[in-house]
Amino acid sequence: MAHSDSTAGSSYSVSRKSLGFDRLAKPIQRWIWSKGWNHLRDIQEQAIPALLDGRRDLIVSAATASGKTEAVFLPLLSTALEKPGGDGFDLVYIGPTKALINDQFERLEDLCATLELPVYPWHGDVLQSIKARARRHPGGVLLITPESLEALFVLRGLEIPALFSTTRAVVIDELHALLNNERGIHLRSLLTRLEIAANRTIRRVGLSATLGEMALVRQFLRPEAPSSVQLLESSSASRELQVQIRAYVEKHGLDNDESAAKKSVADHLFAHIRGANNLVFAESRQNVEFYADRLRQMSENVRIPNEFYPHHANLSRKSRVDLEQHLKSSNFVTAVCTSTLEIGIDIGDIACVAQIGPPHTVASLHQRLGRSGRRPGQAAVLRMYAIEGAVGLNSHPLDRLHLGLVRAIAMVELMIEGWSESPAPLALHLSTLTHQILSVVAQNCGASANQIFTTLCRKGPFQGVDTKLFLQLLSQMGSKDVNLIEQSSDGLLLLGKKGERIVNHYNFFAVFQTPQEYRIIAQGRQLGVIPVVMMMSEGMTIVFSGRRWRIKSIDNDAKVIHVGASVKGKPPIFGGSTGLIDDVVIQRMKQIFAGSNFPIYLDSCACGLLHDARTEFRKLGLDSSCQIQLGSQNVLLATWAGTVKTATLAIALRTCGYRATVYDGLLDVTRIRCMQKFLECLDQLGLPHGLDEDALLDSDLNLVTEKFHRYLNLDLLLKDALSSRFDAGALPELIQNLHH
DNA sequence: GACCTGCTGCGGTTTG
Repeated sequence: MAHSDSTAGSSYSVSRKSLGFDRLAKPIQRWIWSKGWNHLRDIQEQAIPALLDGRRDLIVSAATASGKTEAVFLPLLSTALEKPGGDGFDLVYIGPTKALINDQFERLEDLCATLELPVYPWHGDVLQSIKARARRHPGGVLLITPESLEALFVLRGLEIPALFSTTRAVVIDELHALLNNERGIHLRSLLTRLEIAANRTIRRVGLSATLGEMALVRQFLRPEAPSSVQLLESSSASRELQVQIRAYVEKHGLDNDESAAKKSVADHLFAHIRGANNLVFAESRQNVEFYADRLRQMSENVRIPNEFYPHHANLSRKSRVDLEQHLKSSNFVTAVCTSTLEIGIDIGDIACVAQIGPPHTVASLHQRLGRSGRRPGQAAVLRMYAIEGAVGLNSHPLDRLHLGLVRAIAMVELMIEGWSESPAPLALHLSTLTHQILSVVAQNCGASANQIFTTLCRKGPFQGVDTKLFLQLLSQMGSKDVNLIEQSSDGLLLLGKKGERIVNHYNFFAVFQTPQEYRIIAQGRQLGVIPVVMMMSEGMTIVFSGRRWRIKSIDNDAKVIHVGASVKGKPPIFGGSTGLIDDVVIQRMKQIFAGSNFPIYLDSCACGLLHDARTEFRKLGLDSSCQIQLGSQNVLLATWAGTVKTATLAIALRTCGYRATVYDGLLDVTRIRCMQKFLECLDQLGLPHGLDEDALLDSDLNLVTEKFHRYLNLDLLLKDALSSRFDAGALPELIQNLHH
């Protein structure tokens, strides 16, 4: 599929200049021949010698559908053919989604059949008979999710050494999707445990379209030897980019159902993107439903076929797969979506990517744009829409700064420069460590504390955890009321009663949390699911799956909602948490405020708002000061730092009795009764260890945010939060900078 | 003021 553009006129032969082709095993050369490829892609020419000659770990960075998968599988399969290794999987491919594994299976099936190598897909939807065959006759390629690999460790721990004894390489697809989250830590732990079980180093190959600072990505892939990781980037990447940022002013308050600005955005989309395949990223499921419904209505009003369909994780699998197929087979389809369509399977040619509101990371902007303009000679098109509140005499100064628009500009600039966010520095990840301790104990039917510490903390990804903290965690897990583990008379750690119950439930294998949900059903057909947190009542009307419904009945025991068609309704609220904006993005925002240049990609409304924002920036004095008095008890602090650092200062001030609200690089502090005392408090917080961590325990902060947090005590929860969600070490410098 | 991702074994019934 990646090569469909080169199959026309299949009488071509592979160019004699291709050195890579000559080095592949003969059956693979014949397969390439039979496909009619007339050349190997740039990234493939680079990857073939790198994988055949060396033994180094490798990162392959190239655009979606550039032939990355073939770039690594053709040479890796060549070595598997030429030097058969015996029983065990030759190659392991790790994919973050089931859909991607199914897709790769279809691409590899035909190639592996001609090579007489087995290829086994392995995830929750794969038939047990196929898994049983893979266990009986391990060999060839295993395509598996991190969670299914986890299940193998827990349920077949004793078979692991044999299954992976001959594995030459682990290929990790969509590496960027696993960099900055608990799932990525989980995978790194599994990779270490795989090497320990096989008793040797197994080569790691990471694939991605967009990656941040490479030094940190290398460290993620091979923490003990980051500099040995080789990096391959496609040189044929550069292509034309067309970008516009349009701004709209909301006159009647934001987030209103009758939002005139949202309707204007829909009008513009309707007028300009119909007649081609497009992706519209709307930033929340609620907005996805709003725009999909609005655009469908507009089509019906003028009696033309609807081209707009919603896509997000709460919609039924069938409606999502139908839309993905529709995108591949038709030329007149627009998906209004969340990040569901950001990664994963090939969805064909996309004419334009629209982004309503700034995204939360530059990395995802890269990834989204990578979905458009992939045909040679075709430009990538990005349309960004910024909705800003109207400003009046009584508006808050923060509203006059138009932070959303300025962030959108900062992110577009950084994206054009090729920058993106890096993996977070070492956090403790105590929830995931708790999970992995249970898993190692289950895998080995009991393990010593020393063995677990070596596996997970010395060699694995939990290197921020020292012996003392590790023992504190073990003792918490073994405490009477928690009872996840217990110690036998000879010192071996075993699963406790509670631990046994948790590990033996299929819900154990994933490290991430998922909310409880109601299924929503119309005439016997499931439309999707809605989180339990959403308040629902009979007779209520909603917009869901791009249509309008009335709730007929709610069954709280079965967690089912029955609906019938309606003419009214508004999108449900799905809930969620706040995003984390990087320091670099905020610093760029400050430069934009202080600058005078108007980027050519702004429309006239956006230019006007940027001008107003800069005027307000200077009027407030933010160009020369970081402490602005807004009222008798109200000060604006300009940290010009990202969410983690700014939120840390906010929390620190709360422990001193102040109230502080976090904005992009700015902190709105209220309840300041005495300015002198406030300044003294800031100085105190700016000293090394000036933050009273115990005082955090008294604040109403929610520390239970991850799946296994519920088994930890307050002390452990606080340590975990301070290592990830806060950055106490940054306070002295942050507060020092406030004096400039 | 957000989004996404994953999942085993077994018991019962039907079919060849």
